[in-house]
Amino acid sequence: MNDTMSLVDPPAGSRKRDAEATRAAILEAAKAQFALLGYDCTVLRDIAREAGVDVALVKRYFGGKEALFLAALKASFGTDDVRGWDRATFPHEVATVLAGSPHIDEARTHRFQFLLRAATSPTTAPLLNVLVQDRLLGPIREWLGGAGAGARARILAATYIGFLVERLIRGAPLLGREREEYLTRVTAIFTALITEGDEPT
Amino acid sequence: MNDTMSLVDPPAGSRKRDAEATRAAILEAAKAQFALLGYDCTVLRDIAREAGVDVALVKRYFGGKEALFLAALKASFGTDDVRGWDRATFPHEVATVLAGSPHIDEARTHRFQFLLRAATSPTTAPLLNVLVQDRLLGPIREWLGGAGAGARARILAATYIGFLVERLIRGAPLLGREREEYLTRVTAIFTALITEGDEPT
DNA sequence: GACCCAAGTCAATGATCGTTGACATGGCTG
DNA sequence: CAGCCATGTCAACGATCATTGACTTGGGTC
Repeated sequence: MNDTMSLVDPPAGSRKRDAEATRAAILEAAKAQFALLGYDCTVLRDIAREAGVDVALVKRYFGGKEALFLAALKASFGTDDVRGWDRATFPHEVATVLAGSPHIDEARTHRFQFLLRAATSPTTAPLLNVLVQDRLLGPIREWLGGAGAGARARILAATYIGFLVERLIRGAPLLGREREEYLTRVTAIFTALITEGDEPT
Repeated sequence: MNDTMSLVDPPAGSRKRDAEATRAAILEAAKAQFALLGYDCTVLRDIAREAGVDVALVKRYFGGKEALFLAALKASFGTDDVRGWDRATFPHEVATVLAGSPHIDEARTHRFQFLLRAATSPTTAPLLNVLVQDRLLGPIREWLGGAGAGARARILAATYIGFLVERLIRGAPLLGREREEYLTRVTAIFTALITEGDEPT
């Protein structure tokens, strides 16, 4: 933001006294930890350590654990990259990632992972309702367009998360014939969701 | 089990000194609590209270929280009601439940709910691998039969759980046109999964 | 009826973690 | 250079919770 700040953060390792930077560092660490472990298993001290700051600063900058979580949640759902998705390649791409690509497509799965963890913690689940509607389901619905976009958006998000859970449970990566069938089926499901309904009844 | 036990449990409210019964009561309460709140948010004292016993008995009968969780997990996935599912009605039935029936179909969703909560807690996720394979994916695979049953079973379980998460997030029940579209689409997905592949490539 | 073991009760311990407020310090203003 | 405020550090508190071991009680056995 401020162009008077020192160029390339100095030696790294130790920030100079920069409120903006530490706040950002905490938020970034929080996003990662909350998405990885969920609200309840995440420890503020770990976030602080990963951000390279003292725990007490979490309170100073965010007020507390729950407020920090909310901030992280909003930050994760802030940039709506949904518009960037490509209709043509989306289904197969997603299927490939879910089938178990060597590297997880962080950028895309991250917000869904966060959502999953947030939804499955009794503490944080109540906070999601509106946010998800506005920042995720809404954009997806627009991206989909056409008849019944609302329901299709729901189903898209739901299935995506379901496959995420399945991948969490699954130990070994899918191989051979099973992988093929998996790819075909999952691709088909997402393709169907992207295309408008055939018989609007 | 034992036909010499007193008929209809006495006045209820207070069990007589019956190891079997208290053990069973603890296990039942544990199944409910763990499925509802997940491992981390579940408090042993609550389980004990709900079971009408002292907390210390949890240790006596199960050894500890983690062991109790494992027992509850196995108990939940013990009876394989999968065989009882009806191919003809299954897709629409499930879709209706997921769309938001007034009463949750406890019997059917319970084990999936348990699975979801277990999978999304970093503490318990590692315990699932084999169990899910043997007690859930296996039976479903057999129930499905045909080509690519393995992959189809995975997808079935995954989507089911995904819809469960979606229902967790969703506040108000689906209504009108959106509900219709939702029902149609979800039914279609499950129907497709039940029917064998069309082009085995 | 006395005895003994299983079943159940109770209080305390120790660890974890969020939160808090007092204190130190760096860097900019005057 | 002196002073002040924002920034950062530290130690401790208080709550929660699983775990533990000593203690009590019931009921079947000899």
